[in-house]
Order: sequence, then structure tokens, then C-alpha cells
Amino acid sequence: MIENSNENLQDINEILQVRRKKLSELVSNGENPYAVTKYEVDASAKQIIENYDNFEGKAVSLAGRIMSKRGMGKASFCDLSDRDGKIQLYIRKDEVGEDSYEKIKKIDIGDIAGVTGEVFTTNKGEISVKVNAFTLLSKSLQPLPEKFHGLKDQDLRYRQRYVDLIVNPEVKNTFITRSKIVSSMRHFFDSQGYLEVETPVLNNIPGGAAARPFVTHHNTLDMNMYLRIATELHLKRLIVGGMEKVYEIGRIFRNEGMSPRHNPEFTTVEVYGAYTDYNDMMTLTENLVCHVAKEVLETLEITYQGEEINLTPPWNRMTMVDAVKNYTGIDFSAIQTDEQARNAAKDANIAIENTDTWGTILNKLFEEKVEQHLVSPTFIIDYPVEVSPLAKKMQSNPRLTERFELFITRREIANAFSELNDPIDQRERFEEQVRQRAAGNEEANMMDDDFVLALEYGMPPTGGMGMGIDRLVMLLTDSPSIRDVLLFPTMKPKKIGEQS
RNA sequence: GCGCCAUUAGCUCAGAUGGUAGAGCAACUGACUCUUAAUCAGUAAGUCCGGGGUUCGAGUCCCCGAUGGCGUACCA
Repeated sequence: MIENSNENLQDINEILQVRRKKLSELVSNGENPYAVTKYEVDASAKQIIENYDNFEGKAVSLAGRIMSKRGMGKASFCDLSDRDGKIQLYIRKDEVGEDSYEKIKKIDIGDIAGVTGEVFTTNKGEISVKVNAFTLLSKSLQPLPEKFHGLKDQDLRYRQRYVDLIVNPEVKNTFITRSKIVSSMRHFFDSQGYLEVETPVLNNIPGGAAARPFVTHHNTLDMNMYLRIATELHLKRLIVGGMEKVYEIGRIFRNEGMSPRHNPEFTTVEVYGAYTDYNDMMTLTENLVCHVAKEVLETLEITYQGEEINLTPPWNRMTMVDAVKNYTGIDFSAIQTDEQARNAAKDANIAIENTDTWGTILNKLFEEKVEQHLVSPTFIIDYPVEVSPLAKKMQSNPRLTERFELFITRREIANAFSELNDPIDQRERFEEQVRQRAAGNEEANMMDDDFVLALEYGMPPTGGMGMGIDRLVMLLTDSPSIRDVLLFPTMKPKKIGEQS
């Protein structure tokens, strides 16, 4: 590798050449930085700064990336950035020795170094480490983006997230928060007796949602398989099997359009509890989000893109029929036939098709006229059966199901219902989905005979809830795009068509 | 999928009306032992996203394409 470093020197720009030259000099002096295997670290920048009284005057050993250099002749200052912070290094020629100082002058911004030294405060009041030994631990051959503006180019930030993380500290914080949110969720479910499980990502029949799946191929079995579009149907099989409280946090895949709120792969949590219903799931959802917000953000009052959101329960609860009535004046409880519903939709300027029914039209009106108003946390409850193929019908009105969706900042955050456990009803609903599929709806469910068979063995009354974790993280980290909460968002390759 | 906008040095950005590209940071050389967007002097650095076209002349105008951002459509 090292021998190759001179190979195409003419082809690369001067900055890269200079760094490669510095590397080969180190190598020929027997100081190949890439040969170093280990460095003892006993403190971090954040620890030192937060517990300065304990560290003042003490010897510490630190390692991290050099982020800036301020040379002043026989003394230099650097900023060293490590896992959770940044600290200034003060390097004096008379402290480290002449040879060492000359070498330190040649380091580049971006190099990884280990230092030992004494913690002190400069005259200007900055907590620093007076270095007595400096070890280059890895050479950076690429120049970093500018120290003040950081990396702004969105394309590069997503494609080269490692650079984004190095130079834009708030990015690292977002992902630390994401990690804490997921961890807090696990604690919440675990402490309530839910069991975390893992179900297959490779599915024979993708189900549990209306979405086009990704198709892949298994060579030995010589058959196509699908990446899962939800975890729902497997988790409910586990309820049938007597695992009464289960949850899964996992990646799902939907072969659909991309937008600031949609990535082809994203993470959901789904939770199921036997002997509970959608009302219990509403309470659970409220408790979950509040638990996470309190634990991670230490507040229930957040700001999302300039709008203040108060997460303090209880949250608004509104039936879909009431919601549509409030915002459009159209009262679906007074509408009986599909024909009447279609006329109401026309009056409201909603585009409809001949296949639309009372329930699908109610849902369309809700999506087009109501969703945009749901900024504060709001549970919309009692969804039409046509758009809820896996939810239990309401006893009081079989056109509706015991289902809710949670909206915050106009976005769907969670979806839950009293799970349909009637195998005969479930089979009929699948058959309806299959008909829609045959009619060209690529997002309709496929028949899942094994799932129906499972229900035939008997599933207890069960409440279930699914939540988009990426969207929750967006909300809690005030991130405008889903790509800001995904370390490596899906990107189109930059160069195409060159080889083939 | 459609529409609008963006793409200029490693990074952040300027480049009216078409006249042959500029700053700051980073880099390099030098000065400087408490600086912190260090300072000072000097040097070097470009496939102006790619490909066509108009023109005596294109970073700039036109067409096609690439990637991204936003909006819209789609997404129970």
C-alpha cells in the first residue's frame, strides 16, 4: 500500500501530494503511523472539561483527531477532537524537545494523534493540556473541509457521512440522541415485561402493510423472496404462540418514492400485547413517547422547525368522522350510501374514483383536509374498515375499526389497532386485498394462508402498535429531513453508465 | 413521475449587461513561547458538474444529460 503512494502523484492535486510525501518520509524514518496498533487513553475531552477540578494539574493521556493548528513559533496550539468533545492542546518546544517539535509542526489537520500531558487553564481561560509527549497514530491524506463553515454540501454530507461527522459536531449529537432514543425505548418496553424478538427480514409473502416490496432471490432454493415491509404478521404469530407481550425494533423496506420523509429502508418498532385493545395502546403510546422525551431530552416541550409542540398528556383524541366534520363540515355519520359519499367528496373538490366507497372517501377527506392541521399530538381514532385490513371491526359500527393513528407536526408517527383475530373475517379481507391486487393495486396485500391458519388456532384479543422511529427521531432532534437522522441514507450512485 | 432551484480551487462562497476566473479558510515558505475563525509577509492551487449548440469569443445564452435540495404526486 505504502509503496503505491507515489504511483500517480502527477494525477492528484498538490494538497494530496504534500500529504503523501509527508507519509513516505515518516515511513522511511521507520515511523509509519499506520503500524501503530494501540494507544492507552485514560481520559476524554468532555470528562476533563466537565470535571476540571479533579483533573487540574493531573497527567492525562488522550487521543483524537487534530482539528486545527495555531503555530506561534516555539509554541503551538491545536484542537483535539475525541469521541464526545474537543480540547485544546498546548505544545511547547522546551516541553517536548526540539526533534519532537519539528515533527509536530509537520502534522496536518485531520491527523489522529495521542498525547500525554498536564491539564491546566490558559491565561485566556481555556482548559487545555500541556503536552509532554505527542504520538502520531494515523495520517490523514485528505484535507478536511473548512473549520468555520464545516461541510455544507448536502450531497457530500450524505455520501461521505464520516466527513460530516468529523466536522459538523451537531450531526454527531443527532445520532447520539437517536441511539439514546432507541435505548430508552428498549428500557421502556423491557421494564413493562415486553420481550424483544427478531423475525425474518426475508419473507416469502410480504405483509402487514400496503407497500410495494423489494424482491430478491435465494440461489439454493431458487426462488424469489421479499424484504419485509412490516413486522406485524410474524409478531402476531408469536401472540398466537403464547408470547403474550412482544416487540421488535427493526429495519423494514418499501420500494416506493423517496422524499424528505421517506427512505426506502427505515426503522419501526412494533409492539403487541395480548388481552389489550387499542385504548390500551393509546395509553402505551403516550407513555412511551413521554418516557423517551423525558429521559433523552429532559422536557416535554419541544420545538420542531420553529413550531412549539407540547407532549404533555393527555393528547387530543378525535374520531375520524368528527375530525372530517370539524374541518370540512361534512358529517359522515349522516351519510349512508357510497353514492352520497361520492357526492360529498365532489362538493369538497376531492378527486375520487368509481371504486371509492364510504370508507375510502372518508379517509381521503381526512388525508386531504384534516392531516395538515394536526400539529399537536392527536390520536385520530376509528378508521374505516376498507383501509384497515388487519384491524378489528367496532361492535357499534361495522364500517369502522378499532384503530388509531397518532399525528404530530402533521405527520403520522404511529398506527395501532385492536388486532383482527377472526380468521374467517381475516381471510375475507385478504381476499378483498387479492382482488384489488388483481385489479392493479401493487400495494395491496397478498394472501397469507399461514397467517390465517395461525389465527385459526386462536389468537387472544390483542392490541398492537407500530411507530416510525425515524420520524420520532426527526421530531425529537428537530431534523427537517429523514436523511438527517439516517447515518447512511439511500443515495443514487454518482457516476453511472461509465462501465458496462 | 412532474416542476423550480443549485453545481466555480480540498472546503465556504463572489463572479450586472457574453470578453478568457477571484476572495477567505486549508496547503506550502518564512517570522512569532498563552493562541483560539491567531496574526504578519510571500507562494502555489481550477475538466467553472458532463456533452452538444449559438457566437469572433461562453462560468455567463440555448438544448440534452448527471447528481442533489425543495415542492408536488405516490406512500392505509
